[in-house]
Parts: sequence; structure tokens; C-alpha cells
Amino acid sequence: MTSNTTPDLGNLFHAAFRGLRRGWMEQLSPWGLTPHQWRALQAAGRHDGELNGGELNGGEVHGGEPAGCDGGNSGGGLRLKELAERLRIAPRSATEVVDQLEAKGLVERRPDPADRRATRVFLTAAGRQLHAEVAAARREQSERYFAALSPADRAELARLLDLLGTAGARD
Amino acid sequence: MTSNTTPDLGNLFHAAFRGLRRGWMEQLSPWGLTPHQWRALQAAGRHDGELNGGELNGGEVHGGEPAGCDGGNSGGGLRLKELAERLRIAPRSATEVVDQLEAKGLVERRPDPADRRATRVFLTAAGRQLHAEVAAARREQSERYFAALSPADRAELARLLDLLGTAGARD
DNA sequence: CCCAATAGAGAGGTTACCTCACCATGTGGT
DNA sequence: ACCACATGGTGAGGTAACCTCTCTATTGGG
Repeated sequence: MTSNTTPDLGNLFHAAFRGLRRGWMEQLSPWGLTPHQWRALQAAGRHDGELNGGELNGGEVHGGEPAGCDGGNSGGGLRLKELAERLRIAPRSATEVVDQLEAKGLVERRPDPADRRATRVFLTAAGRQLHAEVAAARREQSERYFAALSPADRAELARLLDLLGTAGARD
Repeated sequence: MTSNTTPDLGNLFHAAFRGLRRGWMEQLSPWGLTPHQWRALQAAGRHDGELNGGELNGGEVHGGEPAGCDGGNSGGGLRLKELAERLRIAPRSATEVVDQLEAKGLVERRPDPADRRATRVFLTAAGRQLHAEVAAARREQSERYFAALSPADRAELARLLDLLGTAGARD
């Protein structure tokens, strides 16, 4: 019985988010990734086209999967600024997380041939590998965490969160 | 486009939560409070009202010097550890936020007469005053932020968040 | 050609946590 | 009574995930 007409959405949000975040952290720590880094890796990976065109990379894994599902965008790689926008963080923060990922050898920076101010971020072979591994594992974890919700509830939550997120984004 | 059966709840969560947090920060900054501090103040204040003979003192926030109005408040106040539990943070973090609040003159520590290890936290008069002020203002902000959702959606969100939060709490 | 705008990075700051070690106190066992 | 151990709070120190402000190298418009 909730005596409050307006249950404290803020607190609820806080608690739920913290729990989620925590779960991720535990899940990801075996791979030495923070949630933040994982999100960045995901974002970069999603956009990643062909990495195997450069010669300055150390990895020689042959994914052989161009997966160039870029609609009109250049051949793979995200500009730092684009990454920032996707993660909804300040450009400087994108630099930072890419630094971390690069230090781990999961991504690499390459100059944008079209704009010499810009840098593009590509997954390395190791990055792709890890991405695939973690994606599978994380899915399970996500399932476990969100197990408290029915599929319908999950969809509903996604809808509401999306509304809030986009509303907040245009702030 | 990721027409996944499982839309990335994590990202959605992240975006929505960040937006909310940000709104709070802006809202609270005029009072020099961080969201964290506000939450702690709320927790302490709520307990103050609840436990103080079961009497809600909504209007009488006057009078009282910081160290003076302790006569009838025995039984009120939160132990640091209780506060930590309510906020779902480590005890040490409760110490920290109480430090901050105390430095601002919004709460005060008093020894627990029953257990000399324990410290109880009480709102000062200033603390109550601020609590009341901010509560009103914040409610508006919250309304504005959650305006993207219908009342039904809000209730639904609260339900889902609660499920997730308590599930995560059973860590 | 000049100048404002843009992309990224260096420097430094903040919030909101955390763990670990330590002390004073309480509590239960013998 | 005494001792072992648990508990409440805190000092010290660390981390993640951001931020702004400034700087440089470029680009592009007029």
C-alpha cells in the first residue's frame, strides 16, 4: 500500500539504475571493462565497417566480415564527436574513453582522410573478439537482471525510458 | 537500425537516468545542494517526521537553534547506518554526505543516548526550512521532467522501477 | 587571404560512490 | 570478570564517469 500519490520516481530510478550498473560492473570486470567502456565499444562496434584496410594495426585477425551496414556513412569508424553524441557525453569524455579502449588494444584511432581535423575510431581484431564475447555474456546477465520483468514489462519499460531519455536529451 | 527483440534497456536506462540526474542538479544548485545531499536530507527529514511521536510537522519549521531544539526530538534522528541503508550506499558514504550536510548547517549529529557507538542525525531548523523549500520546487521540476509521461505511464514506470530496484537490492 | 567555426586533446575539477584499516563501544560465552 | 568478536562510525585513499576551460590544427565561407 503506497500512501503516496506520487511515488518517488527519482528514488526508484536511482535504486534501479544503481542495481543495474552494479550488475554490469561485476559482469564486465573479468574482461577488465567498465560499463562506460563497454558502452563505447558497443557504439563503435555497431558502426564499425571494415577495419582490415589499415596497415598500422597490430592485429591480423580475419573477421572477413565487412558488415558495412553504414547507410551513406564512410567506410567504418566513428568520429569522436559522433561517438560522444551516441553516448550522450561531452566530446572530451569520448576522447577519454577512447583513450582507455585504445590502451587496451580494443580500438584504434585513424585519421579521417577527408577531414584532417577528425579522427575515426575502429575496432581492432581484439576489440571485435571481445565485443562478441561480452555481448553474449552480457545478454545473459541482462536477462538475469531484468528477469524481474515480464517481456511485456520490458517493452513497456523501454518505451517509457525512451520517452524520458529523448525528452531529457533535448534539454 | 537495431530492431532487436530486446531493445537496449541499458542504454535507455542510462540516457533517461542521466537526464533526470542532470535536471536535479540544475534544480538544486541554487540551494547549493547536490542530488546526493538532497536525497540524504530527505531521508533524514522523513525519518524525523515519522518517528517523532508520529506527528507530521509540515508547517512549523520555525524557531530552534541548531543545538537547542533537542528536547522533544529524542527518538528522532537516523543512525548513520540506517541512513546508509535507506540511501543504499555504504556506511562510509553516509558519513560523508552527513559531513557535507552538517557543514552546511542543515543537519547535526548527536550521540545516541542508548548506544554510545552510534550517532544520530537530526535536521536543524535551517535543514527543515530548506527541505520544505526544495521539496516544493523539486516537485515542479520532477513534474516537468516526467511530463513526457502520462500519469498512467508514470505509475507503470514506478512499478517497473520498483521491481528492478528491489531485485537489485537483493544482491 | 582572413577569420570564425570545428575536431580533438591537455589540464584540472567534481560527484558519488567504494574498500580497508582503525577505534570505541556493545554483547555473548565461559 | 574476562575475553572474543561483532558493530557503529570514521580517516585515508581510490575509482568511475563524467564535466569545463583552454589550446592547437584544421576547414570553410566571404
